[in-house]
Amino acid sequence: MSAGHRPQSLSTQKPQRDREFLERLQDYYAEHKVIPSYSVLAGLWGVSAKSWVCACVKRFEEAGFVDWTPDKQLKPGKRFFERRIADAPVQAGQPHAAAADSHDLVSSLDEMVVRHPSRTELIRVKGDSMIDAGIHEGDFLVIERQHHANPGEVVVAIVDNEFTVKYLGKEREELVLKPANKAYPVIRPRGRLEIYGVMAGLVRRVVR
Amino acid sequence: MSAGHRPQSLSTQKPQRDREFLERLQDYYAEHKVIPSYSVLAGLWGVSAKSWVCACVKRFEEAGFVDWTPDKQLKPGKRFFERRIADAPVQAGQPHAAAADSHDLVSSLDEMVVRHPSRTELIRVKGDSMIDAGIHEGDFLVIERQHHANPGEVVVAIVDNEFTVKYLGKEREELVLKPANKAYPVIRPRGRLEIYGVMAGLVRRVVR
DNA sequence: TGACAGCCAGAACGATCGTTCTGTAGGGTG
DNA sequence: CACCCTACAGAACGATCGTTCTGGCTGTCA
Repeated sequence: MSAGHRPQSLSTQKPQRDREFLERLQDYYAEHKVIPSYSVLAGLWGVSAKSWVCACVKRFEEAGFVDWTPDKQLKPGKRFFERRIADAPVQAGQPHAAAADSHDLVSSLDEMVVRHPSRTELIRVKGDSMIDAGIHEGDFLVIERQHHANPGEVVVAIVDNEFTVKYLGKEREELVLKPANKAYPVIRPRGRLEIYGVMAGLVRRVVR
Repeated sequence: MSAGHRPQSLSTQKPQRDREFLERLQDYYAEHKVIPSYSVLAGLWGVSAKSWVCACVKRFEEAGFVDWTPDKQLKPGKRFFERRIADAPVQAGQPHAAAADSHDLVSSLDEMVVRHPSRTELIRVKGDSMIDAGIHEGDFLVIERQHHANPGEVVVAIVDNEFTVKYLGKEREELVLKPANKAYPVIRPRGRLEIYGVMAGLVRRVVR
């Protein structure tokens, strides 16, 4: 993006169907994880002129939605994955439109939650021993693999050859595993406590 | 993948550098979000023959790491983004290695949780009115925007010009909003209940 | 020592790419 | 009515694409 440009909103003062075009491109990308060629895009958009696609892409580029690799290949831009974070109070009358402007933005959920991809894994939570920490059965725990952790962190430890998710606690210089559910006892391992990883996030999918 | 093939592990009995090649491709993709052309790939891999790239890609395809769009464009395959889901009991002695084989796999967190990108938003949760549903303050709620919902679903509604997250309930043919916290009352809206979206997932990041 | 397989280089091919240029149909404005 | 502007269509261009084929080099094993 050249200097002097402020990012365009794309919803105003732009060719009317650009927003729709962009959404179709985003949905295509969500399905295939690739930017299609201009001719495919034309089909996707229901137009039959690559020249028009070319022009649209240039507008998207100015707005920051697409970009180019060092090898001149079209790729998603910084704003391509942005998803609105709605947390502002809405104004009466036109709640949606008003909300749209006061939104924060985040790129991808992956980026939100995984910092070191190569060390990151998911664990599917079993049981309800951590339910008071908002960790439910079936949730996916995002963990970073490491063998040490600090008291107070949620850790994945290996106890009796099974993964177990607990708070790491400290009692008289001894590390213990504390559940977040009064129905469960504190685990005081004899010998060394084997830590598999530390909780870095949580993902829950709602089946619909 | 053609019938009769079992997925290859790629770490065994394949050309030795294939694993390294794949990782470089994955890193490139992580940076640019696009699959590069064969000539760019050749440069990336330090080889100078597109024919070799072509052969490697075919091996990756057999192993399920890359795939093709309906328009014959190369794209990431099912296993391209795979991240291990650890939920199997581990064997004594070599827990990590043993775990690695019994893992399930998932592609990206985005894909897990967002089905229709253009209709999906995030909302940052305020308050503890849904705490018994495992929805805590500061969590990000993944919502699909729509104006109707079924009783029992978690919805984001607009009440007094603010977003509120509640269970959608039904009392005597009237829609109501039920919190998941006994300290809060059921909300019985007068007039029409304005629904902003439906919960499709939840993402929590742990600050460390 | 010879045979052979694995790994890669390089050239050549038609197909498809992205860009540019010109053309046109329709709506708004005076 | 003449005029302009927007929103596309369509053809043409060189560049680059992915594929195939041939061929050389380097081990390995009998």
